[in-house]
Amino acid sequence: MLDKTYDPRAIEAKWYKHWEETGAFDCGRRPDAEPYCIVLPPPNVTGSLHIGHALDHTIQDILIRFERLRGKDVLWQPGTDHAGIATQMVVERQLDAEGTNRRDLGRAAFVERVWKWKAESGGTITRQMRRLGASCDWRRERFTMDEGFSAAVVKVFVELHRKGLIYRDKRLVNWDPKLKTAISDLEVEQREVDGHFWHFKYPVDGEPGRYIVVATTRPETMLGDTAVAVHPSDERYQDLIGKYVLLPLANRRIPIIADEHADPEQGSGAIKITPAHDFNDFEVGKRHNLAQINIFDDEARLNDNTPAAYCGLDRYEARKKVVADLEALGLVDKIEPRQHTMPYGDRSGVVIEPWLTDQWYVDAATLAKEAIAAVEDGRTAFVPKTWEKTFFEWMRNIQPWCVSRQLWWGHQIPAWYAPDGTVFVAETEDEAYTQARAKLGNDVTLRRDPDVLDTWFSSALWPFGTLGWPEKTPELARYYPTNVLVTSFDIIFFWVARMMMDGLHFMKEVPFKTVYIHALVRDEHGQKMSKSKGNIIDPLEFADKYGADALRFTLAALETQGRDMKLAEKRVEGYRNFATKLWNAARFCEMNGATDAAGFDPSKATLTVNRWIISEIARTASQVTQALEAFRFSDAALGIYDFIWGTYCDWYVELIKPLLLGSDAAAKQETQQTAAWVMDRMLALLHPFMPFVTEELWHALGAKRDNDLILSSWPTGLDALVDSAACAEMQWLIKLITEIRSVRAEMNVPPAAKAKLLVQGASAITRQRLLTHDDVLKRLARLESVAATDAAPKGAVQMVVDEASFFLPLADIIDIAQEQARLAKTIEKLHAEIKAIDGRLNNPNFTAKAPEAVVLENRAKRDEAAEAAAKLTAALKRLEAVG
RNA sequence: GGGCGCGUAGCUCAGCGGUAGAGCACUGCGUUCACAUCGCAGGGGUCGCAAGUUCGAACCUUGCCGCGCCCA
Repeated sequence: MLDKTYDPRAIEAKWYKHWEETGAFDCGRRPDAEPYCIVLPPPNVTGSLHIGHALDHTIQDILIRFERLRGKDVLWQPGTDHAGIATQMVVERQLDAEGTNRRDLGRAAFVERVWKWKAESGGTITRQMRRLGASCDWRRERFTMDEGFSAAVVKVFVELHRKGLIYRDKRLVNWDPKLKTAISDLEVEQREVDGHFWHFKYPVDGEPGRYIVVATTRPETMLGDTAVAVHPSDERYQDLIGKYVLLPLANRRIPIIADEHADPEQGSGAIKITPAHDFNDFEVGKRHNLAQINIFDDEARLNDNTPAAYCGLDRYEARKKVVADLEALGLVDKIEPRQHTMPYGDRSGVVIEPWLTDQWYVDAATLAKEAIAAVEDGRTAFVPKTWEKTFFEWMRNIQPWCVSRQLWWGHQIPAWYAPDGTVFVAETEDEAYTQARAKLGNDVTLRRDPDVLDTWFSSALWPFGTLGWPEKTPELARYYPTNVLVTSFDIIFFWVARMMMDGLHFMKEVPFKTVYIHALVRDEHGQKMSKSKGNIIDPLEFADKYGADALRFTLAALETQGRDMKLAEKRVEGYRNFATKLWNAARFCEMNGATDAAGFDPSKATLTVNRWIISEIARTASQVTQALEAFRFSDAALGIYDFIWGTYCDWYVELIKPLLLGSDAAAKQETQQTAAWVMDRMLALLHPFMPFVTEELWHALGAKRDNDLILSSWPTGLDALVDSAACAEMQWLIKLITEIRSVRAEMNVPPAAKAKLLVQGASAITRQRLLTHDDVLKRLARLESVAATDAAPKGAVQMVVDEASFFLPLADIIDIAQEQARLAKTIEKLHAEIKAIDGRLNNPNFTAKAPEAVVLENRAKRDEAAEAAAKLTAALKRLEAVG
């Protein structure tokens, strides 16, 4: 017997353990079935589960459980990534607390320390995923730093290098002076800051007393200026182009050049050019062959390319000193307050320096071509489609991808340098030596590149690397290309694009057929959640409070395409109530012997109410199926919700009570079996959303089931069971009951008062229906009797359903004036409707141009309304006669 | 500056050519043998504004107003 209250916690732990232990999540259980595969976007190993993961994983688990129920051989491939910077920072903080640091420890010991950290703390997020019910094949869990995966990463690097798609270059990178590493453009956050615009006067060489004014938000960089640029068509400066200024403080003579980068509208129209410290200036410098003077060291302190007085100063101290020294020379024209954007490192939070270094680059533009083509020709489709634009926009303007990082934690770059600087790229050191000796002789000594690869470089091969590539594994053959990738839009550039590039290059096939881009979960103010803002909602807190099922259902119900979701706790509470509702419906079934549908053939059901509920579950099944196939998660969730609560609980259960309590044994048995059969299908349809409570009920209800719901089957092929006559009949009954209840409530008829229902003008069909449903009608509408009448009784409440008039003779109870008012209001509404429809029907354009069906529908509606109005008007007149 | 998206019931959102829906909140009634984490009934919206297309517009087009995000 089911408990009276439903306690999610005990149930959820029990079933997850059972599924995992019995191998329910394992791929390969159905070798003859169609494969279906999703790779999990690997969460950061340092992370803990936030609400965004909960949404991402819930969607994937819904798809996986749906396809598993449909009989496919599913693989949900899990794992985590090594998160180079984040993980290194975590361990460095620990070392710092211990009063030491990674340099004292040395590289090998440090890396060992990171592995130790990973072993102890790296499993947080995967434990949390289990808590929410993720049905991943954990036997196959991978980590981007695993031995096999690392070998694949190295192989990718070496092969791309061999094909000229990876090369070493000296360019400006985004340098993080705190972490002392290059970072990607995508890891740079542009922030609006309040700063200043300093206007400096640079003396023109050979024209004493003449100055050219340049403005900058970064005065200290003037020490690295190698030109001043003006717009070629700027008339103010025509005579100065080709002349020189004497750069103050640095005491350098630098040219005045003409370049369109200078904006005549901005400031004085002249700008200082610092090619080694600004991305735009770098391009200008290239166009004009300017010197690149690097003035910073790796911590953004001024180096010995600057005058001795500045050497060693931090960039902000240097700024103060430059401004003070120029003031002293009378070369500061003016200082304005100014808002401008500054680049910040998203991990370190410090201002990023464009810095000139040697790094490894991937020729992304070349690799992007095939990825763009694959989306253009539909090999990979974005859902919603609108994200294709974002993908194309970025891919068509893609820059060389800097993949080296000055870190210790990560895949060390497989490149070795000879003393003369020659570089050898190879999968192993031995192979590098073989290459080096062949070229440089036997006594060469090689030094390995100390840098590691960007974490996203390894994530890019996740879809095929996790399946065993470069080995030709059976899994790789079976599950690649994968079916769907589920992720959020902010990772399209970081990851989706790069998987497309690598997948197409190495596998010659797209890594996934569909990319489903889901919403971003925002806080109550619509703000993006982030650690720094401290506005994180903890999904596990909700799971503990309301059950993982309720949280999952909430996320699914709110997941509509094209809009971010604001998550409110009330919603979760409401879906917890839904789980309770289902629980109690199951309890009802249990108490009434409706638990066994074995051998039941729904097409043989005879009772209208049973044929109707079978039709309704059939419709719901196809609705939910279609919604899931189209990635319409909200529609799918709400479709099954409406059926369970609004149809099965609100109506079916109430309608069958007389049958279950009645003396007709055959009717009772058919009803018990139908209720059980429909319940089983409900549980299956709900299972992807609420796996735990459905599995529990599946076992609680079936006498002794030898299979688990998770591996049972999805309701399909039920369309033939739809009986539209039964549906029409039940719709009529529901309408009649609702109408009577509504009128009773409106007329303040006491709930306990049982009324007599009289019917006038009923057709043969209606009379038959009233007979069929006599018991239940009396029960649900709280009637004493139902009988036909020829004449309308005096002092009765009257209503119209289809062709028939119904009366509740309640002269003693009701207030005649109130009933008159009620009728008048209803009649008024009907007249308004008639008038609106007439407006349409009297318009010749409407009848001529609107589709036939629409015109007919309007005519029918008008007739119905007119008939009802006539009957109610007659009723009103009778009341007046009484009054 | 360029791009994307959003303004629908008090709140959170569906609907995207045939005249408005859900959940929550609110009001009234209810301890009927599945469920008060409940039931029954009800109130509440000129669908941001304006013009256009159409027999017909929340829905399509254009402009405007307000808000958000991404890229410079």
